[in-house]
Parts: sequence; C-alpha cells; structure tokens
Amino acid sequence: MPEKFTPRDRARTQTMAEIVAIARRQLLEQGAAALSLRAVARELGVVSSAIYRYVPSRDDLLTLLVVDGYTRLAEAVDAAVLAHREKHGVSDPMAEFKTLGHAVRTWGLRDPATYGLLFGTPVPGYEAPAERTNAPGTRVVLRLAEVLTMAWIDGAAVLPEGSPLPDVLRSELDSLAQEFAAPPQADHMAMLFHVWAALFGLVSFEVFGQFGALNKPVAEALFDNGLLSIAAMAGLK
Amino acid sequence: MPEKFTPRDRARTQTMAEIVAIARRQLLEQGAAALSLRAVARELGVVSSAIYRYVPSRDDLLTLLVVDGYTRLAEAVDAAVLAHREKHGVSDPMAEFKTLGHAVRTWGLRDPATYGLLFGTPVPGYEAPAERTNAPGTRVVLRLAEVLTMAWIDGAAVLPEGSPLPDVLRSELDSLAQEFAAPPQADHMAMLFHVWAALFGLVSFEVFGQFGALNKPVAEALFDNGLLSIAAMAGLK
DNA sequence: TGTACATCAGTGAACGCGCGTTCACTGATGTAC
DNA sequence: TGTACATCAGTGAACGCGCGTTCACTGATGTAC
Repeated sequence: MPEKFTPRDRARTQTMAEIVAIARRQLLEQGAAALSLRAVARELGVVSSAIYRYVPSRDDLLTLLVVDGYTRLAEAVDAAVLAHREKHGVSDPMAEFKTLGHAVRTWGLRDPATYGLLFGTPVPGYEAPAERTNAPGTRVVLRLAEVLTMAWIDGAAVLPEGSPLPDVLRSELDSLAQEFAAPPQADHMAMLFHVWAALFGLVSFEVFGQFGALNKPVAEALFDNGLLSIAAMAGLK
Repeated sequence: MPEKFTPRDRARTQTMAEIVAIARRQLLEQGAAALSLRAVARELGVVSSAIYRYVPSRDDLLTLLVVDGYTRLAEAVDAAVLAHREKHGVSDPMAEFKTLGHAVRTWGLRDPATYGLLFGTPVPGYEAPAERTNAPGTRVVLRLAEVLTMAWIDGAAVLPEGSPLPDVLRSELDSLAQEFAAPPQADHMAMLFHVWAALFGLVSFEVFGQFGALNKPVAEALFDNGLLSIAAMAGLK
C-alpha cells in the first residue's frame, strides 16, 4: 500500500513546520512563559481557533519546541564532529572534544531562547513527556560519551586517580553504564557527567549573561581555555 | 538627629518583608513569569492597588527578589565557610571549597525557583538593574576567589600548566584581576571562572532536573565527586 | 498638653488588554463506487 | 469518467479568566506649634 501524499497532506506538513518556526521566533522574543497559541495563530494569518487543527494544546506546542530544539542541537553537534572526522580522521580526541564544545556554545548563542528552554529554568506547570523527549535529549551526551570513551580506551586520555567512589554511587553508575554502551567503569561514567555539567555550565553562564559584558573575541578565548581545563580534568591532553 | 521609628515605620518594613516572602513562595509555585502583583496583594489580604504603596511596579518586585536571593545565597555560603574555619582553622582549602560547593547546592535545591531566577533563563523583558544587583551578585564568586587564592598563594594548590592564554584574553583578565584583589595572574583568573562555571553547571543540572531521577544519596555522592574533580582541575588536592 | 495640618495605608471602581479553549458553521478537497 | 458522501481547514462568536496600572476617595497615624 504505497502512501499517497495529496496536496492537502503537503499543505499540512508545511503549515506544521511554519507553526514551529513561528513559535520558535516568539520564544526568542518573549520567552517560554509568554508563548501563546493566539499569537502564533495571529502570525500564521489565521483565526485563533484554527490552530487547534494542528496542535491540541499549548503544552503540546512546547513539547514540539523541545523536541525540535534537542534535535537541532544534536544535529549541529553531530555535523561539527563528523565534519571534523571527515577531515582529520578519528585520531585526535582533544580536537573532537573542542569541536563538540564549540558547537554547543555556538548553537546556544544563536538560539538562546531554545537553549534556555532545554537547559534553563523549567517552565512552571509544564513537564516534558519523557517518551517523546528522552531520545533526542540524550544525543549530545551520547556523542560526548563516544568521544571520551574512545580516548580512554586507546589511551589518549587517562583518568586521573582520585579517591574511590562510594558504593551507592558506584553501583548506580555501573548499571547506568550499560545504557551507554561504552565507558568501561563507574569512574568513567562519573567523569562523563562532570565534563558534561561543566561544559554546559560554561555555556549557560555565557548564554544567560552571567558573565556580564565580555566582548566577543574575549568570551570566545575564555571559553576555549575553559574547554582545555575541562579536558584536562578528564585526563585528556 | 536620632532616627525615630514610629509604629507606622515598623509596620511598613514588616509589610515589605511579608511581600517579599509571599512573592518568593509564588515564584516557587509558579515561576518568575507568572509572578503577579495582584496575586501578591490577594495573599497579603489587601486590595490589588494597595500594593503600589510598597512596590512601584512588577519589575521592581522582581529586582527585590533578585537582590534578596543573591543575599540569602551569599549568606548561606559565607555562614558555611566561616563556620568551617571556626572549627578547623584556615589550613584546609580543599575542605573549604567543598563546603562552599555544598552550600550552593543545598541552597539551590531548597529554593529552586529563586536559584532559577538568579542563574537560569533570563526573565523575558526584564533586566536587573546592575547598580542594585552587582554587589550582592558577586559575593559568592568573591568568596570562591578568596578560597582558591589562598590555596594558590600558600602552595596548597598549584595551577596545572596549559598552553598560554591568547593576548586579548590575558590583558582583559589582568585588568579584571584588580577588582578581585587577590589572584596574582591572568591564568588564575581564567581558572577561577572555569571553576565557578563548572560548579554552577553541576548545581544547575541537578536543580533543573537535567539528570532525571537520581535518588538523594546518589545525587549527593555524585556531586561530591564532581567537586573533587573540579578542585583537581584547579590544582587543588 | 492640645489642636491643626500633613502624611500615608488602604479602598473600590474602572481602563484596556491578551489568554486558552469550545462550538456550530461553511466551503473546499479527497475518496469510493 | 461522474456523482455522492466523508473528511478536513478555517471562520467567527463566545465563555470566563487574570493581568498591570490609574484614580479619586476615606480614615487613621504622625508632626509642628
């Protein structure tokens, strides 16, 4: 049974895409809490009730934006990392890590509202449905895990030794490690978390304006230097 | 000219405090964007226009909350660090750093809404007035700077060497270092930033629920382990 | 100490606004025979 | 290929709601003489 796409079908998917695009722009201009179906309808050039043909509720529109945001971020990151591999091979994990980090930062600065929706203050009264959100939401950590794991496995990075993990934590991380395919030990999982959090901490401070006014080249150099320190924390040189 | 406090004066300061407390609770329940003067007035048991005797506008109420939040956080951090010094003397910078970190985390988890107001997505359309916000907003970094600097100076911590900072960054950080009294070099300033960002990245992920559901002892152990890694990044052992 | 006036907290009505969502409807597009 | 029916996008009116802010007011509290 070959699927047929009628003009109506095509119009529908196009309208859906337009709705998401409009919502994204409004998010950027006024924040998640101010996102309104009526405003989207208005900009779409359609009466306010018509929007319900496409989106069942305001919360659903938010979910659409969340999924779209995670996906775009992951695609930006993947594209950057894979392009780097294309060019230089897989031999330089430090460069890959920096590429990944800069991709996150660039994306966040370009679309701070969506970045905030994904990594900032939760929207009050809204909880993203895990079954739609988990898969796209974990793509970046998984890529990060891949980069670090390859380095740890082939010896390009050596985890600095610290005090051993407490047992509760160790067992929890060991079972979590299964899902991540690669990192061999709980210590690696813990470090992965810390690197992840530190990276997004750096980006969040800049995107949310916590640093105050730094001019662009300075901010960029500071971030780059931060990536070096974080990499060193993970034993990457 | 001795100041007299009439009953009216006392009533006023008390009402002001009550307004801030109510606003803080509403922030917690519904988020910054939903904070409304009318709702505060309602809960205060007063007609909606009466609130204007105390707060000139909604934005001003937000500023009050921001200042109050920074101040309470700084006081929690200072109290924890100073209590630690009281007990153990000043000789253990690693313990002081961990104390500081845990104080930030505990405070953030206890009042996630205010934490989000200070360190999360900016409230759309609102910009905190720097002249009221800067002083309380920098207290925690300054304390962090103090802890790290003491360690760097007396040799308890040694900054790992990395590639030299680019010139733009170095000169910017050198001039910034003046304001911070202590860290002798631009490299220290850069590391201070990274530690600061990494610490708040860790806390933000947990407060904002990015980690998903971890039970309490696990989350705590993971955080504690993260602090160790961050400290190591700064050369603290 | 007592009185006249000024200050201030709180009232109640009103303004104009935008929101999410429902509903019965019209007319165009698609489908089955 | 032509017709009858079903599906769907979009309309327009309406619902009940909460918001920030202004204004003229009343009555209690504070201050100066």
